[in-house]
Amino acid sequence: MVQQDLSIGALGKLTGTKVETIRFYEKIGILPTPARTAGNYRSYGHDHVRRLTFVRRVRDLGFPLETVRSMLDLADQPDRPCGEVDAMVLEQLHEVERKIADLERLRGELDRLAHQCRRGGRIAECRIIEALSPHHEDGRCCP
Amino acid sequence: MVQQDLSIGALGKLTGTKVETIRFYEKIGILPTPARTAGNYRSYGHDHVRRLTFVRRVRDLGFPLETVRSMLDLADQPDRPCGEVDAMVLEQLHEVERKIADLERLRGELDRLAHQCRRGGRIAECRIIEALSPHHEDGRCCP
DNA sequence: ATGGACCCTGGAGCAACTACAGGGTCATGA
DNA sequence: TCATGACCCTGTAGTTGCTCCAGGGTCCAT
Repeated sequence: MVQQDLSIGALGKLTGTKVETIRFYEKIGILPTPARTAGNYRSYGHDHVRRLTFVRRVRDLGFPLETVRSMLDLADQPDRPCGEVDAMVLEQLHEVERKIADLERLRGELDRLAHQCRRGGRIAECRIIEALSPHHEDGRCCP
Repeated sequence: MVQQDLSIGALGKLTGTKVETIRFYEKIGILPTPARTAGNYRSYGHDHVRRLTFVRRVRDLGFPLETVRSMLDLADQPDRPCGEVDAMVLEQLHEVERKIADLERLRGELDRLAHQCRRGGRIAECRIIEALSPHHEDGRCCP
């Protein structure tokens, strides 16, 4: 059941990551250097799959690699007393909450936009584009 | 009432855009080259304000510049159906909703982690990586 | 043993800005 | 009048986070 001895290509397929990206993550220390085969091929195990999946998700959520790094640090140092890590967790928590608020605002706007397109309408009457134009905020103004 | 003869700095202030970004947009053809003053300063008018405002809005909604470009193209061809724009918005909306769901899972885990610390626990039980692991999508699975 | 799919390293290129460096312009006020 | 400082100009380089070669090695099936 557990995946072992994956090639870099297999790991990429499993996690939806390009091979170059995996090597890049290794270079900057986001992924640990894997074992190598006799022919010098990288060889990955289940932990790599988990870690890389996590990294990709967090990146996908719009966090910078620096944040990914701090989150991984939390996971990597299970013996550290909590006091040291507490601030870090709270900071990440606040960041996540900020992000949720941002995205919810965004969703509201996109949702509103999505209901503006009358079926069969043309660009000329496209209220999406209208809605994104400035005169809808600061009152009418038609030269 | 209509703004005319704005300097690049004034345009930037009006639209919340950095001066360098405006010049960058000009270079890559997102904004048309403006008129120049005798002293070779860029001089913008109302159309530029509208266009740049539109660009910034769309970018703020998370669309790439390529999408901005197609939207601008579409806006210039008023006879085409507006279903294309609608599809772009819907797609973006779904992506945003997916991200919100992921973020809420992550927040749950960070929240749990924070409380665990409060009680004098250790990071040992940190499941931050699991919170975004693949098995959370396809049902439970406990090794 | 050879063709093709895959892997290796190292370096360049891309998106979307952002930040200088080195210099010109313009308004204000002493 | 001229000097000071805020603003503008071009051009280039740096940033983040990948992505794509070039030139070569490995592996495996036919």
